Amino acid sequence: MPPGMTESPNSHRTMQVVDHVRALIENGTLQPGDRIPPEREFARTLKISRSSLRTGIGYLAAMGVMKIRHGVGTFVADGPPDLGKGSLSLIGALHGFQLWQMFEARILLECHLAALAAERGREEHHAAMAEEVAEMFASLNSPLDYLIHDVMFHRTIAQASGNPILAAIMETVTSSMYDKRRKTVERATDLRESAEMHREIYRAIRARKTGEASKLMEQHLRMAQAAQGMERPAERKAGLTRKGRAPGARSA
Amino acid sequence: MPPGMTESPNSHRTMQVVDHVRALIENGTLQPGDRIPPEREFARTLKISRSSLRTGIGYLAAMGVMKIRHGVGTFVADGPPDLGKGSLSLIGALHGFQLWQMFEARILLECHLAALAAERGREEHHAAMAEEVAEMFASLNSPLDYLIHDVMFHRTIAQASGNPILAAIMETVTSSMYDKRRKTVERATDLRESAEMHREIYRAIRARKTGEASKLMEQHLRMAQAAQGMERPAERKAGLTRKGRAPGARSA
DNA sequence: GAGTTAGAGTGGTCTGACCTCTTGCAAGGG
DNA sequence: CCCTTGCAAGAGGTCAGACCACTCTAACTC
Repeated sequence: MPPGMTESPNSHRTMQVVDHVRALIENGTLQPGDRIPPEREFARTLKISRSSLRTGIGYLAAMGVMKIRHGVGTFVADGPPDLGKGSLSLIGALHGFQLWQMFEARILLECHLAALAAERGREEHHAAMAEEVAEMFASLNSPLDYLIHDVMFHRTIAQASGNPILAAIMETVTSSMYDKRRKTVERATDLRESAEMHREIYRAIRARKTGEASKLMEQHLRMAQAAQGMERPAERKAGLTRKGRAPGARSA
Repeated sequence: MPPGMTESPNSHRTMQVVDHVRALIENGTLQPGDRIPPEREFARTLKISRSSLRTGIGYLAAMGVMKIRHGVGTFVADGPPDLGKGSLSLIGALHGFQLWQMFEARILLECHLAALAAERGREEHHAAMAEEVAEMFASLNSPLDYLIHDVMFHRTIAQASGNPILAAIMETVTSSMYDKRRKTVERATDLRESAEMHREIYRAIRARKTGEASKLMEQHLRMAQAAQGMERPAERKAGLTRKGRAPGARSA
């Protein structure tokens, strides 16, 4: 109502940058792995200050859309999708997420992922899984190495599922538990048993036995949960409910 | 140097801020809804420049941990957990997520959520669900209002599940489909049928029939998927365009 | 030829000034 | 008395330019 109103340059420079980049990505100009122009140049192009541009880029980097490398340049993320992997632990601390809730989510996701992998996995995935299982058996004396291949095995299953969204979600959940697992695995005494369970899961997936893959995965994860000494207090487990998509998992 | 852990204490002012806030949150000094000190003052406290402080805060805001209100202050997020709700669409565009994949994830999550809600839901949740169902029947002539209560109904189920992690994940997935749904619902002709399905789901949950709740939810979502005219295509193309990247680039 | 170093290019940080928005309060008008 | 109006304090947002830190390359030295 008062004078003012001189000009209306879209406020929120940050969002201006985000929207611009979003447009570049959606119209295909920017693809995973591509480098964006240097900050000074890009800022001049968008007619905003370098610091505002940096705010926007930082925002995108925080979301995992861009990857910044000091002294080299800024790139569009090219690895596996990343949904706030680093943030879940913070969010969790904020809202008081419990470990049993993490496992509940993880079990749901990974069991379904295993079933999907059994249904859709291709040769290359089977080969990658076999490779990781072999590495696990070869790392029985080196817990840290074992854990790495353990993670890779589960990640391969996620890839084999053919659903990158579910894979990204699983990655988010599991990565927030990684620190705890590193400590737990140190004093693990039954890596061989663990490795054999992985091998069985692999075999079920390769044989395209969706129900069995899912069931074995659940068994494996519940054991892992117990190993972390974190059973859910005063509650009996609720088995997974299999839906029509894949043949039933007669788990019980 | 291999991908060791975090970096030195002084490097990366951004992470310095993030870690400081993380500590404040984890030790309970900062709780949801709390306000953090003004930028100028906070920067002085941490002995860094205001711009660096702002970079760090922006990072936290992008992760959904903090909420910034221009002219008012910066607060710790207090609403429902938020895992990159806004970012999934960007990540999706980047990695070419398909709509059927979204639905696959959504169906998995919501069916399990419904089952959990049937198992653990309390009176208050049942009341809230009933309320939303009633509102849906009252909004049959107003698609936009209907959609709002539709979303609220599903959100209530997620709350009733007793697992905030799964609820947050569901929120992330569904929110990225919201825009499309707004357009779809406009020309919807069978809102009454939809409302009745919701009522049935509600009844199953209230009766603690886990299997039926899950089954009805799946039925409901598959119908929604069909309504968006997006059945899974025969096969997706697997053309991957890998270009040269910066030297020394590694992928995980 | 192998190792070292200087430079260019890129992101990271600092400073301090000014702009915009929100809010609360106080002065003025009904 | 109550409501409206307007201002000012305080918060975040933007800007500009200088300088620092890191990487990589290429020319230089031994």
